[in-house]
Amino acid sequence: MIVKKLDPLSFEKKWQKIWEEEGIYQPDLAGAGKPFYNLMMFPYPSAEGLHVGNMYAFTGVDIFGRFMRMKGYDVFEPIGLDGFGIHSENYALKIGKHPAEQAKVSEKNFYRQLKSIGNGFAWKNRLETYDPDYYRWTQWLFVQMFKNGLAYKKKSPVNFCPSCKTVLSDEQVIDGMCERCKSEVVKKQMEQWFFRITRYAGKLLQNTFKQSFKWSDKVKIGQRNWIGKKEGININYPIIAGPVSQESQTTVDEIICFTTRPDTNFGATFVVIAPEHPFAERLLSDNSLKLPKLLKSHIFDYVATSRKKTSQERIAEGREKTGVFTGFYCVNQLTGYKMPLYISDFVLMEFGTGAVVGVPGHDKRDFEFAKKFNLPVVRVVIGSDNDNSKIEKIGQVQEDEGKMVNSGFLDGLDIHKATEKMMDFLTEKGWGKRVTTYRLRDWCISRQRYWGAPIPMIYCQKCASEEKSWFSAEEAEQNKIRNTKHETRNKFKKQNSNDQNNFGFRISDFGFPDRMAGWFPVPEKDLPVLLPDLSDWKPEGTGKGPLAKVQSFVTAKCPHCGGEAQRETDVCDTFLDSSWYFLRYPSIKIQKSKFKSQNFNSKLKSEKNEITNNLPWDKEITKKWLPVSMYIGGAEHTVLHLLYSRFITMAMHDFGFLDFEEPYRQFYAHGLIIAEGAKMSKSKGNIIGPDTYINKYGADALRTYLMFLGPFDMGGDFRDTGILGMHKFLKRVWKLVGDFIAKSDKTTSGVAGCSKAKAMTLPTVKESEKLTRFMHRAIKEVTEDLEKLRYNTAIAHIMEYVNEISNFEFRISNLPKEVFQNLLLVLAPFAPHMTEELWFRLQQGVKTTSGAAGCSGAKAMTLPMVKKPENTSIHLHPWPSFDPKYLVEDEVVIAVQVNGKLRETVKISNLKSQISKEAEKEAYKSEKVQKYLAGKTIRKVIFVPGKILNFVV
RNA sequence: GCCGCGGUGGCGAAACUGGUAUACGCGCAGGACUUAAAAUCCUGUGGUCGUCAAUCCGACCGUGUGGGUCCGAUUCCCACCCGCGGCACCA
Repeated sequence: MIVKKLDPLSFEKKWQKIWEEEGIYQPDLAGAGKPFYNLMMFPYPSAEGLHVGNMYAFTGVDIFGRFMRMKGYDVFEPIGLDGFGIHSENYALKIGKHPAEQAKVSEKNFYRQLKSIGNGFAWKNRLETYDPDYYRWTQWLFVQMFKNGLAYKKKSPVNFCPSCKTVLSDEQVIDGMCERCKSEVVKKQMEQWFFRITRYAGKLLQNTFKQSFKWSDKVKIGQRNWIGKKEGININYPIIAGPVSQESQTTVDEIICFTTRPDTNFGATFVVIAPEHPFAERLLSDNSLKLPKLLKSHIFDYVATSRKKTSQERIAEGREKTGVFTGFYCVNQLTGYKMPLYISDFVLMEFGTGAVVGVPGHDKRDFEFAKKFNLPVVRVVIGSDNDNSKIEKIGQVQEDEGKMVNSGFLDGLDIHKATEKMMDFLTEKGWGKRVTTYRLRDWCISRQRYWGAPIPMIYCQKCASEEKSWFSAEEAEQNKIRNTKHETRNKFKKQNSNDQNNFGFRISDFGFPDRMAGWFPVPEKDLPVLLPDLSDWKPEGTGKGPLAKVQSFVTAKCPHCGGEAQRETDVCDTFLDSSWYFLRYPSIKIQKSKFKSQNFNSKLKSEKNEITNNLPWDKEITKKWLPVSMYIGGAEHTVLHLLYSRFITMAMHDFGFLDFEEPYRQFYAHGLIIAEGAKMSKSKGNIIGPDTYINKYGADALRTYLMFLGPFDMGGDFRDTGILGMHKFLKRVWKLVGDFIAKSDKTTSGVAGCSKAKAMTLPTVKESEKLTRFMHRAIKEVTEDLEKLRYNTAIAHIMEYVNEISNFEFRISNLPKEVFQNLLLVLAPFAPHMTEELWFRLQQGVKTTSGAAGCSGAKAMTLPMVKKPENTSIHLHPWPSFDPKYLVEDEVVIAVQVNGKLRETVKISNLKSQISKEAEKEAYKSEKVQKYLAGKTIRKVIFVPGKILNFVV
């Protein structure tokens, strides 16, 4: 085979095959001495296949893996597909294909593409989340969560699209409208399963401050903000019927308000509760409150309309405040002031206690509300502008730092000291209790959909009516105590809470689940609960998932009493599938599936199977490989996915299944590749697939180009002009190394027949030394850049090195072999195929027909196809080291400045450059320096050894 | 509004702890080779001005804007403008 120039297609597939056959990227999982778990976020397989954005991420991960492998680590770089879930189902919906069928098509296409990019994947350990051998363990995980009191079911509002008749996730709701059909999304109350992630809020936050937690600040801050810890106080306000008459002074109830600013409490003039607040409900249901009929109907109307409001309507209203007076007052025990009690939908039941104390002088929303309802505004803080006038306009509302006024014992204090003092005071009096709240909500795990792991729970009506629970009474009590720790809302749980009221919700919706009577987990030996093959799998929006229609699926034996019971028909959120996959990868063993003949699930199966203990992971292997050494993924997942997988790992640790509580030693967020200034997306139609580029320039050129685009954590804009440039660079390397191989072959004359041939001269000693120094510096710089994932500058340094070698144009055959070996070695992570091909030829001393490849009209170099002997891959070769002695230059250039302005550079010996006097002496010799110093007095000389000499005149 | 990231030539971008701004590449211009083109190679390439020209010489200006600290600032501090991403009536 004769190859005139670089033709990647002629060898890329070949090497991919050889690598896989020889298993050079398949570490010995049980016996590895220096394990390094190099993990990338697995993709969900869209039908369009990989786009260059995916490839950018995977290549960046792979380069790091290859680098670590060459540094001597046993690198484990697994790959899989996150193919279960709403994304995949929606796509199947769109093209009208069954999700399982589509999954197989996508899988094939994805794996083909993933192979074509030349990553060092451990293919034997791949996994798919829709594989029954995988999701049986996802279900197992659910069961563990339930048994440990971390999974519960309660009614909760969900996004619902009346047109698509489906429940939507928050991400699918854009500005209150359905992502797909653009119709208004409404909130609907539905029974949902939750994971109690809030119980771990404190620990999830706390761990981010640990020294061992080596994530970038950016991501750490993202996690912390999402958890959203707030220290504040819950203040009690007794409710009375009226401010005037003696009789009406009796306390009928109390309202608890959460606030982070109790310092402003002397300025509180009203209290507002959410329409869903239990007291609002009591106003309507409790006749003993003796509410006038008219008022009651006003309240009813307000509560009912605000409950019906769509998010669209809320947005349309903007900040315009609405509300209704309840007829009741709250007593501010601090001042005795009787604050009117209102209901308004700007107060959210989900946050804090669902009740707010209004301080209109120091909160814009409160001010807006006060203006609307003509409530008094009191100033209690003076800001840095010393304005102490009456607050009459929204612009005057003082929300910033300042000093207290009109606040009794707080006067004169700054707001932070006042806050502390007030909290102490209220606590002491028993009027308030310090609390910590979190923004984090419990994780809604259930989906009324088809394409997911069925939630492995069974509900028995009979057991439920007999109050039988999986939990013992003590356990349930324990759970309750633990649950109340971070929550305050259960305060409102009342005895009669199970009575339905006019609005179709129960007070207990905001309280805590009981013992989950009647609910039992599917026994572990019966897992997986296989997803039935359904032709009628489309979502209907009845509030139940498609599985509910399948009688044979729904009917089950009660694990407790053995009677007829019903299976849960919701499936798990995709985030659960992806929350633990990294724990599974290293423990996958190749076996025959036992689900082979059972049903259509066997179609989804590959030949692997679970290991034979009763855990989804092998203890020894997990000990060796986890936590993950390096995790690289997109910034869009830095909040939810990372938080969920941290939570699951922490929980598994606490249940005794793992010995570590944080899953990832290091996390790195890569940037995003955009196209034409916008994120690549189907709707924008700007998806760029890698296939055409790989077929034209090869995977190496695309990989290297993508990495050269800019810093890896910044992403960039894809342009196809750039890839041509990278192709040219690789061609230069190909030619350079090819020339060396050809010309150093003594059997042919390297310059024969070359029109431009110059006399063969040997490089001078000085030139050789210079090149050697350059080589060591290049190795040093590439090494350091790779350690920090600075791929763009690493490539720049390789280019500089290539330029330096190119200077020897006609004498390259006289250069030492290591010059080229090291070039290939440092380039290998970026361009694995080409370097492997050249490495192979270089090691073999491949015979060539003509060495004149460097000349115009050159005759070809022959590249015979010979099977590579084992374990001589460049990718298993040790990374080159550099010798610091070559990094020291004999002569250095010193910049001479006058008053900080560069005027001259002088070249002096390295030794002299370290000494100020010597450098000065040298500088004075320069005419230019003399010119600038003429007639001036030198006041000061600043000297930075080896760098700068600055005269201050 | 809050949080995070960014703003440097025609373009993608370098500059690591304050120390010669624009490395490396793309593009562009000119040249070599060629009948010609492609490919390849070489050279140049921040701006303005130096009362004609100047590839060789010199001056000044230049890292979003305006200030500050310093012998010296892309880098540190203060105030602001613009772009991107996330959250948002969060008490």
